[in-house]
Amino acid sequence: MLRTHTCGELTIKSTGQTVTLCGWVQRSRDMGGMTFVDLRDRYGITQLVFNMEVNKELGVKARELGREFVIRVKGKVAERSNKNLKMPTGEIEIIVDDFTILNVSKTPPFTIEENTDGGDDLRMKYRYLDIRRNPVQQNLLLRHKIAQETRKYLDSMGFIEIETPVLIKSTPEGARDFVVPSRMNQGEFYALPQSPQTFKQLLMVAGMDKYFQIVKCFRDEDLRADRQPEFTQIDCEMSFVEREDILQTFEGMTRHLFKNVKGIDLPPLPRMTYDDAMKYYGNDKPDIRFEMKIRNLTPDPSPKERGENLVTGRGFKIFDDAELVVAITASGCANYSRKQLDELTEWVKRPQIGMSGLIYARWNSEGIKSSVDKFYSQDEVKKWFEACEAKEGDLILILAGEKNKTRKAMSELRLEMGNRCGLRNKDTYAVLWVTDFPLLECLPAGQAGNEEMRWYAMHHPFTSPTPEDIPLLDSNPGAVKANAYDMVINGVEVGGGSIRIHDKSLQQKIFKVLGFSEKDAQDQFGFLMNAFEFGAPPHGGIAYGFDRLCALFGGTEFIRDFIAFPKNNAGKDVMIDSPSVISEEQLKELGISTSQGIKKL
RNA sequence: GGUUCGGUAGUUCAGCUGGUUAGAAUACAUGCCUGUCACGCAUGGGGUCGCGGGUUCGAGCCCCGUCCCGACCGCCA
Repeated sequence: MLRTHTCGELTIKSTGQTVTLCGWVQRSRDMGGMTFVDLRDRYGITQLVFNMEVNKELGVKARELGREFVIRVKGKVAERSNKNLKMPTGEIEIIVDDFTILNVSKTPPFTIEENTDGGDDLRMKYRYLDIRRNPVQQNLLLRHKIAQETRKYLDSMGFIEIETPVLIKSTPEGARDFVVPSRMNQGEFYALPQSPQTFKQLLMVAGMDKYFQIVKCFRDEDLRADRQPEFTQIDCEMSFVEREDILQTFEGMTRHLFKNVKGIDLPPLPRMTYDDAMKYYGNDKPDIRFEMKIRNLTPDPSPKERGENLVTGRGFKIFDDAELVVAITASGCANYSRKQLDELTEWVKRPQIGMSGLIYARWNSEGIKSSVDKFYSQDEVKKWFEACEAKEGDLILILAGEKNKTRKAMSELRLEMGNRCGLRNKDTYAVLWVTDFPLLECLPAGQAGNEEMRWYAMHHPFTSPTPEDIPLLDSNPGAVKANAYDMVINGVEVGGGSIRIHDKSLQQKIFKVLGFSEKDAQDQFGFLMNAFEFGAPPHGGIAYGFDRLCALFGGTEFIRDFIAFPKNNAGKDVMIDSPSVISEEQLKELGISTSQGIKKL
C-alpha cells in the first residue's frame, strides 16, 4: 500500500504517529514562512504543514504544488495550535517529512468543492472531476447503501438474484427499443430489454420462486430530469402469491430501506384506488404530503356520479360549456395580491398547461369576492367554499374545460400551489400504494401511431385482470380492473407491479383485445405462452425505479445526480462523446448500408 | 416533433433605450507575508460576446436562420 491511513481518519488520538497519506491537493495556503496544504481523498481532508524554519528545501518544493496534484506524503501527526472544529480532522495536522508528486494536474476547469463554480454541461464533460466533489460522492455512496440494503432485505426474505440477458428480442408494445445489429445474422437485430419482464416470468415457470435483480433497462424515449435512456430497476417476482403478499413483502422492503438508510420509521402505507387518485389529485401518482384535494363543482361525467351542480345555468359561458369544473383550496391564501393571481393565471395559460384561464374566489376580512362576481351572488360563491370545505382566509382556484385536460391541469396547479405554500418539504416522505388500475386504456385514433381507436395495456400485456372482471373483457374492456399496484412517494411513481397472467388462454385473450393477431402474438410472445403450458405457477411481482428511489432519498428529483455517468438531455454522453458514427467497415460487417445512407433515411 | 429559458474571460455571471477601450467575482500567474483553513495584500495576463446572415453611421444588445445546454409538453405498455 502506498498509504497507511486515509485523509479522513486521523484524529487527536493519532498524535505522534508517523503516517503516510496519499491524495489530491485541494488547496494550498502559502503564508511565506509556512505553507498549509489541504490533502483530499474520498474519506476527508487532512491539513499538511510545511515550515520554512524546519525544512526550507521542502517548504520551497511545497510551493510548486498545484490544485489536484496527486501526492504521497510522509510525516508526523501533530496537534494543531489553531484548531478547526468545522472539520473532523481539524484538531490535527501532518508535519511533513517528505513528499513525492505521484502525478501533476492541469488546472481543473471548475473548482472541486462542495459548491462548485462549474455549470452542468462542463461538469458532465469532466464527470471524473465532478465525482471528486463531495456531494456527488455522497450521492453515489447513498446509491450503494440503498443497493446493499435492498440485497440484504431481499436475501433475508429468500429472494435470489439472477441475471437475465441484455441482448433480447424487440417487441412493438410499449416504449421504443434500442436495437443492436447482429453480425452473424445479417439484417437481424437484438433489442435491449425495457425490463426483464418476460424472463422473470419464465424464471417463475422454472420454479425459482423468489427472484430479484438490480438491473439495467433501456428505453429509447426522450429524456427528462427523472428519465434516462438506460436506467436501473430493482426487479422482483414471486410465485404462489396474491396481491396482498406482494404488497406486504415490498411494503416491508420500503420500510427496511427507510429505516436503515434514512433512519425513518415509516407508518403503515395508506392505499388509494386509482379512481380516487384521479378524482382527488388529478393523477395516478398523488403527492399526499399535503391535502388540497380537488373538488368537483359540477358532477363528474365519468365515472357517472350524482352531485350538485353549483356553477352552471347562471349565464357564465365558460362554466356552462365545460365538461367538468374543478376547484382546489389554498388555505390561508385569501390575501393573494392581484399580481400573484395574475401570475397564476399566466402559469395555467402556458402552453404546457394550456388552460385558457383561471377563476378564483377568496374569502378574507372584507368578505367573499370572486373573479366572476358578475354572474354569481355571494351566497352562491359561498356554496363553493362549502363544497371545498374552505373557510375564511382561504383562496379557491377553479379550472373548467374538457374533463381530462382540466383534471391534469388542476393536478399541476395543485402541485404548484403546494410549492408556493411550502407544503412539499423534501425531508418529509409520504409513501402510498395506488391500486385498482384499469387494465386497459383507450387511445383515440392518430395517437401513438395508430390509425383507429384501440386498447392499450395500461401496465403491460402480462398484467392479470381482476378475476371478477374477466367477463367484461368482451363487453366493456374499459371497465376491467387490473390486479396491479404502484408505489408512490411524494408524487413520484417509484415502483409498479401486478399479479401476472399464468394461463395461456387468458393471455391469448388479452393479446386479442390488444389487437394482436393470433400469429403476431405467437411470433412475439409464443415462448412465454408455450411456457405457460408446462405448469406455470400463479405469480406476480414489482419493479422499482432504482435511480428515482435514490434521488428521492437524496431529496431531489434529478436522477442524473445519482448516476455516475449519465446522459444529457439529448441522450448523449458528452464525456466519451457517444453516440458516435461508426466506420464503414463496421457497417459493412453488419450488413448495414453506409452512414450517409442512414442519415438520409 | 413542439414550448420556453439560456449561450459574454478558464469558470459563474453583470452589461441600461443600439453609442468611447466589454466589466465583476472567482480561478490562474508573479511578488510579499510564520498559524492559515473561502487566508490576506499588491501586480499582471486572460474575450471569435455560440455560429452565419441582415438592419444601422454604429450591434454583445434589434431582426432572420442555425448549433449547443437546461426545464417542460408530446412520448415514456
